[in-house]
Amino acid sequence: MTQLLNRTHHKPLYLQIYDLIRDQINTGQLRAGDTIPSEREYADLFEVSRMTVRAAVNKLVQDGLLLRNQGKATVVASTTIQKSARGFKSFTEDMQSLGIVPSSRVLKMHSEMSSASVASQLNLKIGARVICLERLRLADEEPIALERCYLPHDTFPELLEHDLTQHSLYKTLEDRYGVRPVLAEETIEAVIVNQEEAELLQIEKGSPALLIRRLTKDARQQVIETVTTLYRADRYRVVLVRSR
Amino acid sequence: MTQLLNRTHHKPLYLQIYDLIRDQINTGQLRAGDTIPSEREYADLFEVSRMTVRAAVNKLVQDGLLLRNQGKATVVASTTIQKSARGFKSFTEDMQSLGIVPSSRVLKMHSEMSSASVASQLNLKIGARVICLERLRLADEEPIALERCYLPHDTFPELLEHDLTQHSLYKTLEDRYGVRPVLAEETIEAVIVNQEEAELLQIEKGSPALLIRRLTKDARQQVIETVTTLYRADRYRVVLVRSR
DNA sequence: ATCTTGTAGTGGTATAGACCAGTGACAGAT
DNA sequence: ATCTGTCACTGGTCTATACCACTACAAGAT
Repeated sequence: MTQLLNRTHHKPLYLQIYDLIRDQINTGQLRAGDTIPSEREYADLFEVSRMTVRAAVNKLVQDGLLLRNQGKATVVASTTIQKSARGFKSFTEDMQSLGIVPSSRVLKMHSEMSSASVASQLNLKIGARVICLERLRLADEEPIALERCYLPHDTFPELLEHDLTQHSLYKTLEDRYGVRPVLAEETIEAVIVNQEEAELLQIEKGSPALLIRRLTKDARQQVIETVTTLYRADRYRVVLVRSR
Repeated sequence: MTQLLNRTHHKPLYLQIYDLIRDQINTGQLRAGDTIPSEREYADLFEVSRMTVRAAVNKLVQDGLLLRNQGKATVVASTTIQKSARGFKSFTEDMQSLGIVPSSRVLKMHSEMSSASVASQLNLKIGARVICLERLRLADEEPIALERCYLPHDTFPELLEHDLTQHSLYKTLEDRYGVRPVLAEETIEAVIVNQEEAELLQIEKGSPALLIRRLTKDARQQVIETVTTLYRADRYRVVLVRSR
């Protein structure tokens, strides 16, 4: 049971502990309502200081996976809270987590000169090359959203050559370019679809839709992409948990 | 400049530091983009350990008020990010934080027998007494949302006697009953308004609107209220920051 | 039986130090 | 003029320890 943690590894100890506990929750070894070992027990077990354990537990509490109770043990939060725990997902991940099979039909995919608005969002000069990717998103083979995404061309030079029909864009960015989206700023609006959008989404013109604009950044606060997605209101809604 | 902190006080030092920095941001002494003093400088200034300063800064980063950059200084986040910092607000707080004057017109306010769906959301038996509060929300004197809220009658017995036209419901709950909402589960949908809703909101029938359902809980996970709000799409949108 | 009071357990706060990992600027080498 | 390495500075991680605040429970007092 010793050597649960890898001390030579570059990965911080508290993150290794975080992953271990998180996995135990995800695999069902720890269930909603269960009390987890005390911080001092974990410290002895992993042979780290209690503060290190606390860092890991803090993160799990932030994620909504654990609930602290002063004087009493820390317990695993209920699953309804977990599901919608903060954090954002790519379309692919989002659908998969709901047990739905995602797919895409690429409508447009090319490199172009950035407009003023796209340039300002991506922190580029007006006219700089950007990759434009327009996809119809399907959930279980049926249209659910229309998505237009812009990325800086210089950052992802050969992206146009990859198959984005089946593969997640985020996964491609991470695997090929080592870029990981960690922060997203979103605005959510309600709109009415026009004729063209209605045809693509296979709904009536004038139907309601959710328009979500997202600006995604990496750990260095560099903008990775700007995305506008139009979701069919009858098939999609946003779920969030907010605390204060 | 000494004795910035009160060490005899019951309030934790890191929270006192958190409040100080937060106030400096709110009052404009620290502006978006400004770099704040380094953690070691703060530690010297306040005569506390660096870890204590870090606890305060961590909380501010979580709130979305500060951005960390390893190797570089920590900076004050842009106001667009701050606004949407995690955490939810009551309608009143929400409008005030945007510099808009909120008001309400109470449409209905009475006690009734709970329906099956309301009862299940509030964790009550079907038919238990609930307070129903329906209000037209105004922003700068113009309609912006239609809100229907249910609360368990037994928990807030005399609530109906308070003036909720001018006062925040959340503030009343906290002041009168010591109940503080800390967690909210929300779902956001896009819909089309019907004739009746259109008239109240002073928009055209068939216009888009955001339908937000919220379940609010206190620190003990007890459900406080369930709210359904219909926002005019032309005057309201949701802004969020999500990280993973 | 019921009430008090330890007491041992939990998480919460705080210390003082250490070393690692990025960043940027400046001095010296080319 | 340009590259390159050093260095001082930032935040990131970690230790070992201490005491406080709250909770639960059991032993003793009533």
